[in-house]
Amino acid sequence: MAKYTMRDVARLAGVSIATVSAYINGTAGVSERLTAKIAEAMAALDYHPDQVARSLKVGRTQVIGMVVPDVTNAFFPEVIRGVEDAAAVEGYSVILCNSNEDAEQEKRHLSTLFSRRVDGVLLACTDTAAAYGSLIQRRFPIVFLDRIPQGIPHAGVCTDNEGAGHVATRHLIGLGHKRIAFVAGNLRHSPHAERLNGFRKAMQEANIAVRDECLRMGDQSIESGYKAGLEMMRLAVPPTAIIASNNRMLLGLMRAVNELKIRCPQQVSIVGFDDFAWTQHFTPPLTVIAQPAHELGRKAMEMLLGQIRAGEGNETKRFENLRLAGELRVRESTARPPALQLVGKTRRKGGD
Amino acid sequence: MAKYTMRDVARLAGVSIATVSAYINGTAGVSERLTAKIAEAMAALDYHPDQVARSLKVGRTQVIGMVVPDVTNAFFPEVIRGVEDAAAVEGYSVILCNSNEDAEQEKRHLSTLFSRRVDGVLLACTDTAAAYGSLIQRRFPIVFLDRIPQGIPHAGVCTDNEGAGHVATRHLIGLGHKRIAFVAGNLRHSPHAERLNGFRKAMQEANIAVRDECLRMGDQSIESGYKAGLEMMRLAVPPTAIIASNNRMLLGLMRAVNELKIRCPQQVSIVGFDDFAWTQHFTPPLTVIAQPAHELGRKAMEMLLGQIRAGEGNETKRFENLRLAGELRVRESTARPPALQLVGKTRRKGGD
DNA sequence: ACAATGTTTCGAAACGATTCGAAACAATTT
DNA sequence: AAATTGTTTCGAATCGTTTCGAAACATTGT
Repeated sequence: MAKYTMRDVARLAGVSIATVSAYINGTAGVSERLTAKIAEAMAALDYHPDQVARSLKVGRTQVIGMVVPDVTNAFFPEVIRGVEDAAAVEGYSVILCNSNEDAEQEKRHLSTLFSRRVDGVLLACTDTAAAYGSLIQRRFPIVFLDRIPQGIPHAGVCTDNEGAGHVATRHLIGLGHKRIAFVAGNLRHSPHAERLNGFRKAMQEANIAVRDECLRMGDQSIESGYKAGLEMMRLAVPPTAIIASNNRMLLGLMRAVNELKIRCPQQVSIVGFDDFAWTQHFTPPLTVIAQPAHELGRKAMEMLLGQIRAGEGNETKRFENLRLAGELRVRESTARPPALQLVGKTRRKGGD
Repeated sequence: MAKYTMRDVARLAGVSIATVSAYINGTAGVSERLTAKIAEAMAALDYHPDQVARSLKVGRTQVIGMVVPDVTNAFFPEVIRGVEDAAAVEGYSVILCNSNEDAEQEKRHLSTLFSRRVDGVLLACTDTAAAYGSLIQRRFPIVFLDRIPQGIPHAGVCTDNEGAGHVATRHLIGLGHKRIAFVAGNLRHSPHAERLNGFRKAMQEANIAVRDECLRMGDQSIESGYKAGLEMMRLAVPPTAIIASNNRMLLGLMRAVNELKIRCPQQVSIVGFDDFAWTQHFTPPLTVIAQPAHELGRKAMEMLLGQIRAGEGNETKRFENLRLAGELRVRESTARPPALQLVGKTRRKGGD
């Protein structure tokens, strides 16, 4: 890298360094004569301004940090795309960090991000603790994404998880299911707690009791979905429908069902969360709640930019919380429960 | 963010700013008395050194850029994990960029990365052109990842794609297949070109002619895999086995096969590339070549660190090329071809 | 022709660290 | 007690920008 500085450009163009700066940033009028000279000099040297020097001076880096528990969870890459798309518009770059579901690592990452003077942080947090309170008090721009912390004022954007849980449940109830099970992820993570709430609410509204043995707490892993599926489908009276609170547990659940040679959806209906390429090519194609992952990322970044730009003042906006609707995509993993399927068939035969 | 500078720490500790720096970086002996005072002052102010100022002075940012065509392709998140793991060890952060398979965007990203004075770049390139030549000549630390450019000296790490294509093909040949098809991705991307080479070589070694209609050039999309699958399985004499050169086309291929009600592996064997959680839970569980994605990322980062550290001198190391072996994971989407299955069964009946 | 006004242009001081070489001090040898 | 050596400490310059205020210049109205 041939490294030229503004000084070199100035010298070559025969102007002062201040003028070059003014030209580049358009901060002051520069005569046509000098404009031409400077442009020429810059081209000749293939000069590119040093952003780190600039950052030091202006106190902004045009970089934000994004920390997620695990990029390897297909939900996050889509979010990242959204974030980048919104970031690119404003000339922002993003430093990506994996916290690996570990509060300690998360803290370390945040700390190095601050040292690097990022202008803000997007955080899918692992920690429920109010470890974030001090950040927010210091008015550091931060917006929470997907996972929302409890008990502190904050800005955040996530799927309307309660609504999504509710919709999924209503879909099953609408099909005639009563023995509906729910395989939750770690309830300390807001999405899973809220999806469970939505489930509970829908069940209550329909006056269906939630049986204890139809509630399983997993840990978001394939393995835990598998175990939950195995256990539940071996019950004396197994559920006729199961909701898996994330895509990994869904996968585990499907494996359990397949292994037990239980037919889906004939014997058990299943709905999961997240929609990826493979979910619709699965056998059977899976009914899921799709999260607006890309949009989630875009909105979060836009909110963060808002905070970054915010002079003082707009306190109201600072703690905005956005919840985007999930979308139920009905495919072939859900159907009427076994008992009703016959009724359904008879009816159709008679009716149509 | 209460922002304190080294000057504040120095003042509070009653020492010079140079001494604080010496203490922090351990560059010179600092007496116990002052050490204590400085540590105390730093703690009192919750001081964290400003990395951007530091970067400006020392000419290193401890940040690298990574540009991939699309994080949304599940292969890359795993690579990213590998990169981050290796980066973290040395205190490096990574700025992630999506080129979106677009040479223009890639160029823009590279350009902003340089402006930000990243210490090096990891690049899964879209462009086959020698647009990278000048970078390399300028000795800018760069290592290519997965996709390797042609015709210029470079450092790179990727899967041994030719070997992988060869292994996949040999697996099918070993099962007795002769009419083997290959659905390639964009051949301008080295992995696909090389996988195809491996396929050709294996076929040649086995003295099996590659039929034209059994070679399809896709574009890495699900759609193209689907189309290729449809077309080939509708041939008068369809192939008895198909290799899909990436995970997306594999998915499309499976859809085509399902739609045509062709049974896999009974009527057609299929092997794909990349191994994710869903591949083994597919119906049938898919035989694939797994790429050592995490390792790929780790090694690439380590090579990059090597280049960054390299004083002048070690020219040999500069253009090192690493090829890591893929691993064939035989599952249930491959079996003996239809004709032989009967023979197989009869034999078994008689023999066992 | 001169003052008043509005543009361009520039010199110099930051931003917050590192680093060089000299100054200050202590310990040792003569 | 002076000279020598080695260790701490510090002042000041520097990295490559931005930005403030003043200087230089051109333009206009009187």
